[in-house]
Amino acid sequence: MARPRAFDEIAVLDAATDQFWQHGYAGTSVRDLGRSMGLVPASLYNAFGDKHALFTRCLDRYLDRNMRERIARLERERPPHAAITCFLNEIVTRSLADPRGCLLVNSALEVGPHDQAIGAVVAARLAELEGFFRRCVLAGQRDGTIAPQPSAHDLSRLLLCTVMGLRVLSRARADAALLRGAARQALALLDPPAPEHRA
Amino acid sequence: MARPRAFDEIAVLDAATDQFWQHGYAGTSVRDLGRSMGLVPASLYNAFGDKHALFTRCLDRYLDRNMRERIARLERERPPHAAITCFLNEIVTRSLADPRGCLLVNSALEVGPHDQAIGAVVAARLAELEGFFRRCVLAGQRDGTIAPQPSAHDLSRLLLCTVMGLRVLSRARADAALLRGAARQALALLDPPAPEHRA
DNA sequence: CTTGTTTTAGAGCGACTGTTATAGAACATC
DNA sequence: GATGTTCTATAACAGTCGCTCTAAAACAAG
Repeated sequence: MARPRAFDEIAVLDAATDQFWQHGYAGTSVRDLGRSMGLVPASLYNAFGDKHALFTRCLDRYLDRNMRERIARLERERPPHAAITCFLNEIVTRSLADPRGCLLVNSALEVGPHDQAIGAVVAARLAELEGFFRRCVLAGQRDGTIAPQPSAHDLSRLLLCTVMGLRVLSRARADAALLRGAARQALALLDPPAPEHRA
Repeated sequence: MARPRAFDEIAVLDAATDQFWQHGYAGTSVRDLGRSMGLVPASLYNAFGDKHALFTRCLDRYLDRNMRERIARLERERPPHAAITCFLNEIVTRSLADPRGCLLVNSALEVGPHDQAIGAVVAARLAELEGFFRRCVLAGQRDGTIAPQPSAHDLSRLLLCTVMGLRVLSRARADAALLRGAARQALALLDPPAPEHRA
């Protein structure tokens, strides 16, 4: 019974995500959202509650489709050292190709500090990413592909920090040499010290 | 001739900077600014032009008083290796003590991407910071206090990236172990490989 | 004191914000 | 086809936004 929806929920969520991603939370008005989603404001409120709830759904969806997908894929298909390498390289490649940066990092600075609920989501996802790095480092140190010397805790912390830094730098100065150089140097920490060619 | 100003320009600029720093550019209204500066909107516009111009002045002032001051002080008073170490440690300490983070990094994500003028300022200051790191690394490699192996370019890029990352992480998860661990691992790259205790 | 210039103070501009009330259109069920 | 329920559309709500108008107040110079 009742009149059916005239829109595809997934499609309009993608449109909303793109708006938030491109213009930020405060920079996106409900009318902007309605226009890009092809929805009249009343329908938007009827379907998603309010702007904040819509943003939360967009952010969750984004994280599932991007960060978590990437972590799961790399951890499944690659050995530990390669998983870390690929992760950073993918971040660099995407950062250079997409001027919107990362919705998680953007939100971490724009809305997280002023919004407890979003802040908690952000913190949790960062912890998830740190966990991915730590698992990889530990596994790599076990199988000898990652240098045993640095603490796995500190190394995974620096890797997380590097990802954040890359995302910020790419939005301020989308310079391939800068991003690739920083990533290369972070990855250098994984490798055992080069054998010294001592006579 | 003419009526003199009833406010101290430096003091009201500090108040405005604090508002922008705490609530962001979009999150700070002209009325908020007026209230915290003790100025009526008309006086604010008469003295500083408009909100955007006021923000630019605040950002410039902030950068002179924080980033540039720190760079100049450390480069003057410390040898290269220590200058880098102190810089990162100061960033960590400040990040843990001040929940507002860094106005430059906040602006790099919030306003830089949507505002060409601010974006240019941000990019220029990041280049300045990268230059500081590069000078320190080169000097340290010359005097033997920094490992000669990593490329000075890539190392300074990673150091810049690390500072950005620390600033983001501190706003999302103000965890001393996380920040100190990441900084420690970044600084480990400076040191020559530990002498292997080979029998 | 008068003149000239600048800063104040407060009200108010039109545009936009997030959100909702009201009315009508579209469907499933009886 | 009538009924009940959910949807869509238009208009509008009160509030805030950045900004400016008008007029009074405060000083320096003549």
